[in-house]
Amino acid sequence: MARTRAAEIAREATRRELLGAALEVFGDKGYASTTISDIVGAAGVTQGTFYLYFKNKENIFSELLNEYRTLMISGLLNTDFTAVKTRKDWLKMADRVAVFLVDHIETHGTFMRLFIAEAETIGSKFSEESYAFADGVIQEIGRMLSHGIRMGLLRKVDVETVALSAFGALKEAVRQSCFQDPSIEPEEIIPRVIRSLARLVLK
Amino acid sequence: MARTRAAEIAREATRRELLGAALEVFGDKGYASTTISDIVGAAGVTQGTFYLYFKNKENIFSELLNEYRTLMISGLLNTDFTAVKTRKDWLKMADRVAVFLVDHIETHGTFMRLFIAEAETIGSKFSEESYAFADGVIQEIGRMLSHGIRMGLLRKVDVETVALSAFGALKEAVRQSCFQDPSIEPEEIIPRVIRSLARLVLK
Amino acid sequence: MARTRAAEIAREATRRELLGAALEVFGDKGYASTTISDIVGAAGVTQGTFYLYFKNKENIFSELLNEYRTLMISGLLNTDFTAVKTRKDWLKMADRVAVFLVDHIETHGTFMRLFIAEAETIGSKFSEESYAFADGVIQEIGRMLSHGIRMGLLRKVDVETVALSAFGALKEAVRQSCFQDPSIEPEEIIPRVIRSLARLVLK
Amino acid sequence: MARTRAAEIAREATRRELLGAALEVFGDKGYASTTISDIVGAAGVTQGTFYLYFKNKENIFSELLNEYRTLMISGLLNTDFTAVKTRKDWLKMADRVAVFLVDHIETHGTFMRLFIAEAETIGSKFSEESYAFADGVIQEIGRMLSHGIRMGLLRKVDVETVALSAFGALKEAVRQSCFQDPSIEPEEIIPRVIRSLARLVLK
DNA sequence: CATGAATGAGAATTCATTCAT
DNA sequence: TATGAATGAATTCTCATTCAT
Repeated sequence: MARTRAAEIAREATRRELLGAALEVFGDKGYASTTISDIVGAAGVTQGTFYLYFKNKENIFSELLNEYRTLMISGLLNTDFTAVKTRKDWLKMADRVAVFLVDHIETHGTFMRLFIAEAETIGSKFSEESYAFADGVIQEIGRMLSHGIRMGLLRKVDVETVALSAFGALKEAVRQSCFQDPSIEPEEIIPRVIRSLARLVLK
Repeated sequence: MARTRAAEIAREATRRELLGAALEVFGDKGYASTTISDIVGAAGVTQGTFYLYFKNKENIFSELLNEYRTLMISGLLNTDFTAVKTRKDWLKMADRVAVFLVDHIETHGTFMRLFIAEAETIGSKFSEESYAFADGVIQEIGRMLSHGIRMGLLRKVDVETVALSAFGALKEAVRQSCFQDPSIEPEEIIPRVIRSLARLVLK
Repeated sequence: MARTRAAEIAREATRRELLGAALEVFGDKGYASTTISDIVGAAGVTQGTFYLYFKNKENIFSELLNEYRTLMISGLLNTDFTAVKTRKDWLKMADRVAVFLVDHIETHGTFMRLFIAEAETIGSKFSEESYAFADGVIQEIGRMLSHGIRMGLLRKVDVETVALSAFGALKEAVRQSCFQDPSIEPEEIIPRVIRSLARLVLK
Repeated sequence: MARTRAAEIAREATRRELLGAALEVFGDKGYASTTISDIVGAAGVTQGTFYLYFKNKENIFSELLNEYRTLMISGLLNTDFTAVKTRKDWLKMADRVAVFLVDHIETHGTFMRLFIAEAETIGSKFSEESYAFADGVIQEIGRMLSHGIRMGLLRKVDVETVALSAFGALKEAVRQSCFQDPSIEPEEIIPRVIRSLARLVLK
């Protein structure tokens, strides 16, 4: 009985070990090229153990994505844009978003990379999930813009396309600074891009 | 030494057959999930034949990308923005670009999809090539913006970030309309996005 | 040394639980496809526990067969054919055997099925046991026939082959009505087969 | 072109090699315990080759059964019982059937064994096929009996149950002489069983 | 040039069994 | 006595690649 407690802890520890190892390896080699053997190797357990915790590669990846989504969404919801009343507020909020994003990249960069990569991968089993997430973010940006317009701060832009554009712009900035060119630092480019966009829509 | 003319033509025909089949299958199942067997099956030849023309999967994919890059670059170079002198010219050019892009998607959508997908795929052997291409396009957009600013038509934006943003925005629009949501038509969303962006930077 | 009474009872209970679960699962999926995990799952205990009671799958199956053999033999010995003196006695005895068999199928059908299946399975570790059992039954039938002939009730048949045939006939009837065709009821076909055979050998 | 012919022959040879090896190994270890590795080892090819010819173990076994069924049925249809007019004819036919069966066992004993074993195996994917075959044989025996009764040669037995019994009897005789007791020769027991049965039903 | 049979190196998955608690 | 996490060997199946014809 007391045994159960210890076993539960051990179980959870192994599970975290596997998830951590999977995140690392997926981030390194990508979903398709990663093998179960890679994951268990990195986690320091044997093949059989993997199947005590996850049904297959798809399953462990799915769990990783879920975890990230929860994390990201709760982070985004913290941005309260309803308090934005002046041009200064708007620019400040843009800066706050930039800081959040840069921070986020530092702590959850690998997650982010996986998310973006799978969204783009042809035939991926996870595109649906990734799409839904992207749509959520775009709508949030749209709400920010609509609020700014209502407040008389912003130009009367086509909210839908501008929100979509902003999302694409951010993704591209993240991609360039994180995945592509190691000489471009996220903390340098992300705030610049966000400020650029924030100013473009300002009256 | 001198191969007969007929043989050369036959050889080229088989090669095209294989490239065409590969484009189709890659576009359908993605690079990673596509097997040589899929390709030769679609091309109507046998396994052995494949290796008479290409070293391996990586090789044939590389050739496809090269072909597309040539095509795309020659298309872009047609856009002569030096003639842009007035606000009207600028907006007209934006529309022309939109038309080109929509057209391009229709004729080379599969190519485009592969290109974008591989650029994003972690561990892809083709990221370098895709990155170089993206950089080329971003720089071209940057030149357009610089020209517009020099002409006194556009706001004095941070050219680098705005070019990057515009590229990201377009990619996102393409992604949504072509790969993700079948209810969104490229010919509807692409022009809207481009016009939005074009107007945002206008004085 | 002296295990407490309570512990002994608990031990026996778990053992019965496992045997019962094993019978059920074996009857359902067959010996080869049944896993230890299936058995402990059905018994509501854990993997480790299994090995406290049985050496392996072979061992628990063997114990099941032993149990059944004891049961079946004691049932068969109840049939006292020495009292058979007239044609009527003979037919009555046949009916009694039929009733016993139908009854037996109802209560121990799963056992029976396993027994028959393993006897037929190539490479089974239990064929010896099953064969011995079959031989016992055939000899018992042979004794019945010999008695009938001695009494002048039956035709002078080749006892050995007819006994073997009768056994085969019964097995086939059981197989058809229990394992194969759910529309054939044992209580309908078994008595008919037995009566047919009983009459065929009668003078 | 001429190549195709040679390839076709090679292909067929390998296929036969695999089927032959499979029959041998299945007959030796039984369906469940046989691995693909066993089969390819016996056939002298590699694992991959197996999958060029058969989808999986189930598939190759199925093909074996089909082949046997064809063989067996064509053999049985040769027995023309309509010519049976006298008691002597009837007994002669019984002898002919016995000879056929003994012969059949010699040449196709392994097939037979597999067929019988799978019919009895719980959860077998081939029970349906085996059942259908058994039913076919039982009906054929039934037709023989009906004919004999119509001719006035046989007692008015319950044809259905006697046919079923005869089938069971034969199966048991085959089982004992072929699979179980190596001291019992099929050519000794099979004719005896058949003659016993043939006489029992005679008027 | 083209064929297509064969290879063999992995990858995924299952499962009996052990062992520390 | 019971637990259940962990093991690792065994098995199925896939696929890029080679090579004799």
